[in-house]
Amino acid sequence: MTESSHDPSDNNGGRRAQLRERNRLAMIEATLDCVAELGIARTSVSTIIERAGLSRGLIHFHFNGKDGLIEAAIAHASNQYFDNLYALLEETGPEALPQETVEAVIRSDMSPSILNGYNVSIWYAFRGEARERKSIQSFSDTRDDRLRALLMKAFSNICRAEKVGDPSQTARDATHGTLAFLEGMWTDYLLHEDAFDREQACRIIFRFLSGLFPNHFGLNGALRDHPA
Amino acid sequence: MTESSHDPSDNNGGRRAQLRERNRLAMIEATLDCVAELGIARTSVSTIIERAGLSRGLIHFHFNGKDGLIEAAIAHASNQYFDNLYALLEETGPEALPQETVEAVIRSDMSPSILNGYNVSIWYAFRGEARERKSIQSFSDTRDDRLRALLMKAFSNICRAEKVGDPSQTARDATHGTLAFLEGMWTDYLLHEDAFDREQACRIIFRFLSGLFPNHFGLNGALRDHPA
DNA sequence: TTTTTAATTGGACAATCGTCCAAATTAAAT
DNA sequence: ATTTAATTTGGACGATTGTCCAATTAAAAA
Repeated sequence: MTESSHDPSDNNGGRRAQLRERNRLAMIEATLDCVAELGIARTSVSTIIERAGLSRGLIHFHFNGKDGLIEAAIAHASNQYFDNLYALLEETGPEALPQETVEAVIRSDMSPSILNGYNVSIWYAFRGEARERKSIQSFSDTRDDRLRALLMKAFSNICRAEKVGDPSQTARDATHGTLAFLEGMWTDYLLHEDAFDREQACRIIFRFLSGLFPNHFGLNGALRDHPA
Repeated sequence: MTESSHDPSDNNGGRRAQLRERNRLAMIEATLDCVAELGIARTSVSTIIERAGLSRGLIHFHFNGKDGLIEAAIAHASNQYFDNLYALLEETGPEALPQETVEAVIRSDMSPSILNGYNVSIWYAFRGEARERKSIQSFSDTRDDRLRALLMKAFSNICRAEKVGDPSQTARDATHGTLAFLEGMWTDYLLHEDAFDREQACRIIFRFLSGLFPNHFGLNGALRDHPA
């Protein structure tokens, strides 16, 4: 029994595993495409495998049925969202001030590579079904929780520097408000994609933050003169 | 030809028309119940008529099929939303200051009779499908437009009284920001119904508005000492 | 090359979907 | 009481749904 496992996750460099993973991904992406284009209600196994150009039975083999595939698709979309977000965040450098981190989060979440018709369609389609399906809700929550932790940490640092009464309460309000704003802007984009103005959206959020932390935020984003 | 029209919308007091309307409404409400409970994807003609306790064919007779029924259900939900909202707004009286109107809009939109699990489920379910169905989107837009007009008028008055640069731009930002906040709070409610705090939600929005119009808004809502 | 095993195919299958209509029911008109 | 017309019923219908599996293909091991 030197080298004879039955777990296909061995041999990960093998041609076999490569093809397997390629098809797996193709089906997930086909699912997301269908959801974005047709909505969840009109997305069927038939439409998915037709777009993927693969065979009906594969969805059972890889995902144990349609529900499993949809769950995998949500996980994929959720991970992609954060991969994109963190990639943009890293442009601010590792030694960024907390207010710069906040600005980066806001500008990233409003940037075309994250806030676009495809992502908005997918996200709202899944949210619409989230209430009934625990598996969907958990990924919706994950996105929310990670973003919240990121902001909470930054605002806590800001509160420590700025003179505010009840710092932990203020940090929570700032986090809650920023998240609500970002969510609301996504909805605004969903309803008025053509008229949406990314700059205006950012400016409005900074207006809120400059009211809370006048030493750390101006109308155009983070202020640098005040140390963390 | 004194009194023999074929339009059933005559005879509106007749027993016939009463029963007809009763069943029509029962089917619409059954549809909304199903959507709230099961989501759109799992809401079928069968589940609807079973809940309504009526017969399969009626949905074709009254609404020309499932799509027509769903459209009527959205219209009904949209109207109910505004009926509730306006009912709450009227409590402020007809001679309210603009900042009081804004406060009333915010508090109403966050009140249990409007922001609750049933309404949130329905609204997000329909929004999730809105992108693909024009008939759905139009009602989503309607709600948005009417709310926007209401706020825009109030903020324009406030801008006239308060000293701000570029009043029309500021009024638009305030309207846009308030709407985004309200939308975001609905999403927050959707994702964290148990932890949601209505008072906190209102306070955060007022914080935003007091930053914009310090003479008209405080952390607890509208200020009265400044005339319209 | 031959054997083994993993991956993929494509259709059969029962269940459910939404549509539609002929028949039954019931209120209103005669 | 009888006729007319509006409303409701409940099932037939073909289309489509998601699941599943026996057969096929192709990579890896022997």
